[in-house]
Formats: sequence, C-alpha cells, structure tokens
Amino acid sequence: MTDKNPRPPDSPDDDFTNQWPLELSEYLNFDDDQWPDDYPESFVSGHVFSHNNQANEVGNFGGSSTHFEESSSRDVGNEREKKEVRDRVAFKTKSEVEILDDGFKWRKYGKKMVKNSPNPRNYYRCSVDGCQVKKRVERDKDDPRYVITTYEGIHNHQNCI
DNA sequence: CGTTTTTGACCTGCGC
DNA sequence: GCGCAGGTCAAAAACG
Repeated sequence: MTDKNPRPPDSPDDDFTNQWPLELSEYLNFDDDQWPDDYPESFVSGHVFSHNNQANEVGNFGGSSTHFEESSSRDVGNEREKKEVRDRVAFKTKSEVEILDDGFKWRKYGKKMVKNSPNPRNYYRCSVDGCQVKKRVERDKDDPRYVITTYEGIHNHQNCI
C-alpha cells in the first residue's frame, strides 16, 4: 500500500463500487433481508465464468465487465451509524481457491466450522488502516468447486488498487 | 523486522 | 437459565 489517506478531503460518499477487478457469477444484495434458509441454486446462474484461476496467479482475472450499482449504500450520510447498515453482498464464484484476489489486501482473522457445511468458513478483514471491511469466504456444501464470498462493509480507500 | 497466519478460547444472540 | 451457533480476538508461529 502506498496511500494511507483516511479519506478524501471531501465527498465521503464516493462511488467506489462500480467495477470490480474480477468477474463474478452472481451477486446478491442484502439490505434488510437475510439469507434464505438454504442457498437456493436460484442465484447459481447455471454457468459462471469458466476462468482458469487454478491455484495461483490470480492478480488479474483478465477482464472486468461485471459492474453493478449498489442499492443501499450512500444515503445521505445519515443512516450510517445504525447498527448493521453495512452492505452485505454475497458472491458465488466458481473457483478452486477461496483466496480470490479482488485487489484488496485481506487479513484472515478467524476460521469457523459451520454446521450447515462440512467445510470451514474463513473470515477476512481489510488490512488497510481505516478500512473495516470484512469478507466471509465459504465453500459451497453442494458444489465444493464453488466459493461463496460475502463482502460486508465499504472500503474507505478507493486508491488502494 | 513487520506482517500475516493459525488455532483455541471467549463473547454474544437466540431458542427452548 | 442453559445450550447451540456464529462471530471475534488474541498469542504464538511462520513467512517475506
């Protein structure tokens, strides 16, 4: 990292999420809703990008076209100190590794075994100072080749990448 | 040397 | 009130 700026001098509500360095199969936006009882394959768009992100060298996935707009992200700088107004976005990506490099530096801070899945769940957190974004990575219990990444929070640094 | 990883323990919320 | 599940922190070790 090079910059350590806590935030731009102005416009704290910047559109940081507009273009991700990697493609995703499907993205879920959760505002007040929560995950369904089960992970319905509804959001498993049948086929996803069949990238060959095998085990290493993931820096660049080759292209970025999957851009989406947030729904409840920037309100007016009002409802930000609620409780869990953090944006929760879940992504289901087809990859053999859960260490998908999205351009940010993540530091693993915990691992837990969920009962709903025979696979453990990893908890990551942005290592950037000031950024309290959290990431949850879990493997699909039905399709071990699929990885469900849940992003929580918004990055305060848009100049990190 | 600094940072990250790792594992266990601890805490909290919810259900019963 | 206790138990379960999930989530987080912390100390030590590993790694660059």
